[in-house]
Amino acid sequence: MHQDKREHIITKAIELFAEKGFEGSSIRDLASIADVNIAMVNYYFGSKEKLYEAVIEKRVLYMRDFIDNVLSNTSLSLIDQLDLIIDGFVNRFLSDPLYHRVLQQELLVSKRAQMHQRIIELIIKNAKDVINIIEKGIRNKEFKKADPELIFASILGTISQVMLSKTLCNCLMEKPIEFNPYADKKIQQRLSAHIKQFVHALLTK
Amino acid sequence: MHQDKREHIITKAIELFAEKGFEGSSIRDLASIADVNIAMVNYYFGSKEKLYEAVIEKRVLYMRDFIDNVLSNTSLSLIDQLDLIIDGFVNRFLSDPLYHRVLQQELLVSKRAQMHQRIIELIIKNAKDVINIIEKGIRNKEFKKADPELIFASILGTISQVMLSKTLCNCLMEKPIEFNPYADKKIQQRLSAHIKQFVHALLTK
DNA sequence: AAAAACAATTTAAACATTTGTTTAAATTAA
DNA sequence: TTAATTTAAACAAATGTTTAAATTGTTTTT
Repeated sequence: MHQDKREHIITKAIELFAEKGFEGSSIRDLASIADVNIAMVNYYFGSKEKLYEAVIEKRVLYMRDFIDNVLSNTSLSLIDQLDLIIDGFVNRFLSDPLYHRVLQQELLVSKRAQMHQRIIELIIKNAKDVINIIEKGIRNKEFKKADPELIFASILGTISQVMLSKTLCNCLMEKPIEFNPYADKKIQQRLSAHIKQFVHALLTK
Repeated sequence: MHQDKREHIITKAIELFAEKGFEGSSIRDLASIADVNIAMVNYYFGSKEKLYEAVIEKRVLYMRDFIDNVLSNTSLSLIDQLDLIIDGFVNRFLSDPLYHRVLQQELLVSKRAQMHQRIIELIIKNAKDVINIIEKGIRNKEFKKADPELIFASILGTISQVMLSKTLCNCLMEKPIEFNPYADKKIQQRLSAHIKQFVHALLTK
């Protein structure tokens, strides 16, 4: 019961932070949409900032186990590993657009240096894995020469660009404004296919 | 003199908003770093929100005339047009990272629907131009089949990803933390080359 | 099983700060 | 003298947080 209420507040907090940003969200707004007393946030989390940390931590390790899984499968070719990782990235990001939005906001404002650093370290770890695969392929002559760090930036950047603004995404894709592109399987498939396409075009001979 | 002071406040406001976000910046902070009285913001701009609009408007048309220029040069091949536009994008974004950061923040939080819409319209206009060039090339059989909308997303997304966090960028590029990657000509060149490389790999036969 | 005691949760009210903004007087420029 | 600018002080509203009492849930005692 205690945990349930904690989780409920976190869930509503993600929604609010994603829409208004951390500084733009008030405890009173949160209490209102979560339908709890304003003192409950401090009761359960200690402070607004601690709640924010709980929000971030909730899913921060979500991506890791997946990549570790791919890497440990030694029967896969390098390009198959990349394809799997791209599918995984697209899938996991699109499955939780609100959380991704909160992370992006945190990287874009530097009010909490410590949390900033925490998120960066996680991204870097993912990046290094992708870069390693690409570099290995280039050394092998299996891949063409390319810029591994910036290929990673393109993979992540393409996804983030699509997720930056629902309205922008719908305008670009000629969808109605109220359409939710991130929940759409076709869009997800299309995004995944496009990223794999340019990675293939860049690397495979 | 009046204009000078206005401009000075805007310049300092961009710095502050880029670092702390709009909601995270206070008039008192701004007055302090701009070295003016706290009443001056309201005197010159009317309100904090109006100041913010002035900040956004200041360079909002910066990209347009450049693209129009490229498009009006009929002697250029389609792929040369794309290359020029990519160079222009990279150059203009990296030349003003603080402004770009403010724009990104505004797209990421939806507190001011009207300004949101204004920025999206500008991006869409740029996007349509790029997409048109790609579609024309595909119809011509000059280009391979590809996803024009998502190629635009990859171009813009790659740049934005690099500019998302200085620390993240330096970590990825193996530069010291205090290094300023956006002012570095080599990084700019490298980013530009990478984007052109994957656009070429996707489109040219 | 009922009562009492205790701890955990919830509440409304109050707290001290900080916020954007306004005011009215003082200063400078025209 | 008039208008434009600058200033310090004050304003009301909103903010995160705390408090102390009320309620609910759980455990212990009878």
